[in-house]
Amino acid sequence: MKLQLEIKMNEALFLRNPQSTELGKNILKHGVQLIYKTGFETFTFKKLAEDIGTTEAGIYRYFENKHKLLVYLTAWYWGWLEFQISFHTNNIKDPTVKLKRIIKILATAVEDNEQTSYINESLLHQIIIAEGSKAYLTKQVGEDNKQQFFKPYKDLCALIGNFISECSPKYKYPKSLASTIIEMAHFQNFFMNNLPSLTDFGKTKKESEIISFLNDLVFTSLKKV
Amino acid sequence: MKLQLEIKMNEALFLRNPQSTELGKNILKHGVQLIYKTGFETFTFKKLAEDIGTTEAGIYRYFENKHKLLVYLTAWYWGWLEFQISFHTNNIKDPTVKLKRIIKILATAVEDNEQTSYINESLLHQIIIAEGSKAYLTKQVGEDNKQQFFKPYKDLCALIGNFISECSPKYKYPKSLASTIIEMAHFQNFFMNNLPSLTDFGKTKKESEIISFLNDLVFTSLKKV
DNA sequence: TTTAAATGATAGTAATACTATTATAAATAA
DNA sequence: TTATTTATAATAGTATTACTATCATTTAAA
Repeated sequence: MKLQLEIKMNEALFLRNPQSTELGKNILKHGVQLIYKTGFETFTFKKLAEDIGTTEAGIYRYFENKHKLLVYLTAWYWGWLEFQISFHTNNIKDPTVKLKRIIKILATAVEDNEQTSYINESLLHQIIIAEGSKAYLTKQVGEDNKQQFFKPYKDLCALIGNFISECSPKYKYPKSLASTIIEMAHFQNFFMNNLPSLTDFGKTKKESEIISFLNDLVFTSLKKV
Repeated sequence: MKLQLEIKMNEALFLRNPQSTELGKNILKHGVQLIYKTGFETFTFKKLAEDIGTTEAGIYRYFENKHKLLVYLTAWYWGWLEFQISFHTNNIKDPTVKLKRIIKILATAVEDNEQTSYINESLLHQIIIAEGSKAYLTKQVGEDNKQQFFKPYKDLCALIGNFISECSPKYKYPKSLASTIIEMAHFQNFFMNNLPSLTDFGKTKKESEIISFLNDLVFTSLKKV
């Protein structure tokens, strides 16, 4: 049995559900590939249409504009990641072990043996690292937030924050520490590969070192209390 | 005596030095105002030209494109901030006290009583919070880095990393902790004001809480060693 | 089999991101 | 002081981007 994971997406993110049609799935699939390849700034719906073999107008029937597509992809990613986390930390009772596992998942490049869907999670992970913050670093962040576009991200953050509180009920900044871990799992990776002098991992460029750094950061903060 | 601070900028960032002429200074001044007001995505040289009362072509004589202007402004900001830090932590010997002071400077909104120059540092600080990462989150980051565009940022990070090492010579991640502090001083501020559930400061929205969080994060990490 | 839904093909517009040219004004050097 | 460089203004023009609109055709559902 091959099961297809379909993540339920906020309807306000699209005009027509891309997960429901072939063209829609192609938009997601090739969209991920093209954003990964060219970067979000130079990515256009015209180029995407050419890639897929459809027309620009065809893509506009699914997404209002490329910002919405980016927000869609990030929301999809965070939803998918929360599923990955709950899957891989199921049965674990000790919140410390659980947190460690989460940090590892956050900071580890996704292998693409998965083939869960038309979305290449490995490429998407790279997109989130390099472009993810652009989803909310805009003037419309308030509007977008009102429409719940960032709910998957906030849910994940809340989840991690809760494990932090379980570990150390007296720790005063569980949510901020959670968002710090999430952001830094990505930023340290970007820095390591692109601006290595901003990190201590420039020589080896190993994810395992980012994981060690984050573990150190989190567990010294929590043990103290 | 009123002294005008002129920050020496990387020549590859501009076509004509904006600090050397009236129009150039106006581009910086109104550029900051307009990016602050409209956000970087909707900011254009045409609108800026209208604001200043000059022409689009006039602005292109100074900056190749708006990305270069953003990189210029971020580089200016980090250079300026390093000056602020060395000014305000001069004479302090204790590296712990020094670090605390730095964290405070990083996380505190700039007051604009300064009027050091044609650049409104207070608005620029807000721009860096919301748009700063876009300076390096691009496909050209490698190219830009080769041209030393991020040197002021990296210098500041190295400076803070050194103080961290002074505090705790055995701590293994001084640079990563430094970049984490810098990024989080800004991100936690952005989150607090725009996506408050990602932080623990949503109710009060006080910078002082971000400072406490960062102090806790840093000094538990360092005391342990 | 009828009807609705999705797609393809084509066209068109306003704004963006530039480049080029020429005239004029202001600053500097001879 | 005049000659000359330098900076700016005014204008024009192009390719690309970011859309919207229309209508014919194919595909799928009732």
